[in-house]
Amino acid sequence: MRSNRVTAADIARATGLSRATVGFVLNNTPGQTISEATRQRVLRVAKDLGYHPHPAARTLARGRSNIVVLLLPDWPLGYSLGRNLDEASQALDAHGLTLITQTIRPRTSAHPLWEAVLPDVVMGLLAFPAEEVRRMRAAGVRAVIPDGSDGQFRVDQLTFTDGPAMQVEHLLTRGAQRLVWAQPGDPRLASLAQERYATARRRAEELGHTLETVIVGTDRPMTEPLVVPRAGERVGVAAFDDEMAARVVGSAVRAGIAVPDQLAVIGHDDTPIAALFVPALTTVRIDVSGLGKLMAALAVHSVLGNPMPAVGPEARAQLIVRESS
Amino acid sequence: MRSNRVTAADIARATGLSRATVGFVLNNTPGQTISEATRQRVLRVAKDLGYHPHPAARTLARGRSNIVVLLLPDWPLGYSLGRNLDEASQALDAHGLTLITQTIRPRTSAHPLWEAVLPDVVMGLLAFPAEEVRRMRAAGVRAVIPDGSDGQFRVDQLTFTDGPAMQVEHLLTRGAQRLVWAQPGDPRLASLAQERYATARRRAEELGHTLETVIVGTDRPMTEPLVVPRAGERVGVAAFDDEMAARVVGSAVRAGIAVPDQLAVIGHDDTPIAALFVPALTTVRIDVSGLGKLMAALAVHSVLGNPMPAVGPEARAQLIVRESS
DNA sequence: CAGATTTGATCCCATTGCGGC
DNA sequence: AGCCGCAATGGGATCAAATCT
Repeated sequence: MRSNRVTAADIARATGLSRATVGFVLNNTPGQTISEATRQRVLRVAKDLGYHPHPAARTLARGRSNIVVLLLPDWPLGYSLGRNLDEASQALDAHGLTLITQTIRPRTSAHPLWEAVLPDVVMGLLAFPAEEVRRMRAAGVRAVIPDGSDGQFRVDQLTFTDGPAMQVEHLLTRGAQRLVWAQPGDPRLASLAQERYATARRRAEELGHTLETVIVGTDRPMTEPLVVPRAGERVGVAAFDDEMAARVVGSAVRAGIAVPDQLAVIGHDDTPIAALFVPALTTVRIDVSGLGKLMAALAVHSVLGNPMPAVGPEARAQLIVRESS
Repeated sequence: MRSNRVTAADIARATGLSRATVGFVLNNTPGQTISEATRQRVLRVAKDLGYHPHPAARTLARGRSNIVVLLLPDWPLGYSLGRNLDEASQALDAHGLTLITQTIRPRTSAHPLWEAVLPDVVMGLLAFPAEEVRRMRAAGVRAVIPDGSDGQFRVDQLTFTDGPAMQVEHLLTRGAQRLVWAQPGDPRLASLAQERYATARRRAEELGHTLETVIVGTDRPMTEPLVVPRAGERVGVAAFDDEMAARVVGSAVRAGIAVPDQLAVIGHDDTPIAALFVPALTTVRIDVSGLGKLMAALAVHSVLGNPMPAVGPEARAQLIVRESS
């Protein structure tokens, strides 16, 4: 049962020093004065022995795991977010924190991750249900972001709401007489889709238009057009994302409907498919440069109590006009 | 600094029992007989107090973290793999193990995850470099799968090699006179692409053909055809993946090249884009049913010493013929 | 004297307050 | 003042042994 793991005690033994001194050197403990000779000796022996501090022991002693868990929804996450995660991971690492991401799928994860690793912070892109926040806290998680408290930062609001309004504006600029929203049938996307739809609809109504809805199922054959313009009518379709847009455009092209003259379509997310498609899809790119850094800063702030830097994600929706509108 | 965390000692105090007894009840320790009354009392109090065992303390005491880390390459991972991960996660959970996945991106991750959480097992889809295996072991990771030892299971071999051979065979069946391989320019995909290419080339040569290569850059404008058939010639393109296929097909269509008559293209992975594209892309679907269960079984085996069940991933490449070939 | 119950004592390993030389 | 050691702490797992029927 005895493991062959090298512990700080082994180093103490090998150097003839106490565990405490070894600890001070290894942690660069402030407020301690260690002679350079001793310091070097400890570091040398630690290296020779191949010492690795035991994370669990450290966590226990410090009362902090230095782990940050980021819970991601089961969405098709764009390229931009991927880069932001890298950014966040790097920024956290610089403070000795480790980022662990987990994708939350509907009926998966019997045992929540935060009970298995006890992170200092659990972050998410959407607000957590109050009940879940309570459970995390009860399990010992110190900070939950966002935690639903008043005035709290909500990533989703910054990130995902400008786009649909831009879609609607763009379609009207292009002379659309009828507006249709292409909604995904996938229930996993329901909540996000609702938010986007609401934004699009609000903007449409502000501009004196109504917004019809068509549900785009995944199983439906592509041979049948999803949206059919009446004779001489210009229809504009705002799609939940590029895949929905591709389905609308694809089915229209096959049915001989002229895109974009009869049917103008705009997608969302600027996924690779948008640029590749024939005709290339007009879309909205959400650029959240700085989101990763902001998330990292929030986490560092709540763990180490660092002052919150005035970073902010510059979430901006950008119109990418191509051939489908 | 006193934390308000509820510990087993609190339960002992509240029930008037010893920490040991409390521990036996909470862990269902085998070989211990606890009176039903005591057991109920402990469980009741634990619940009332909102007791949550401290994972780090548990890990320290047991010498095992019950965490399994799965390192994923930065590939576009298919739908199938996503489901397999769920499957693996569930299966591990049933044994009290927690799965943490991390995507390894080139120059990310300054501090390796396995040093921050000290998993019992680190798994990967590809063989790890020997040096890395050594480092993991040195950090205290008990098992690495695959670890490069002789006869070891290698997921990648099972998963990713049949497809390219099928692509080549299919194109020849379709009457291709010249064979071209569409290679991604993205360096992240280089190693995987090399493997696929080698397989395709081998098969082509076995069948008495040569395999040219065209590199598909992401930045290249879609207005210029990537592959141009000579007059009266039938060219077959085997693409690394569906995105490459889409680029080849898209640029050809815009240039007025007839697909599939002059240029037949087949992709790989059966990503959503393949079905959506106009013309719909012929592709290869890799189905690895059971992979998740196998990974879980391997991990459970190496952590708990359970006998290895005779599960195996039934990795099979399946041809999905659509319009592009 | 069993057998059923329960407990004291140690260990896991790093961190850190207090104190000694 | 400069260097360093003792000992307690964090929370749970577990073995040997005591106590109760």
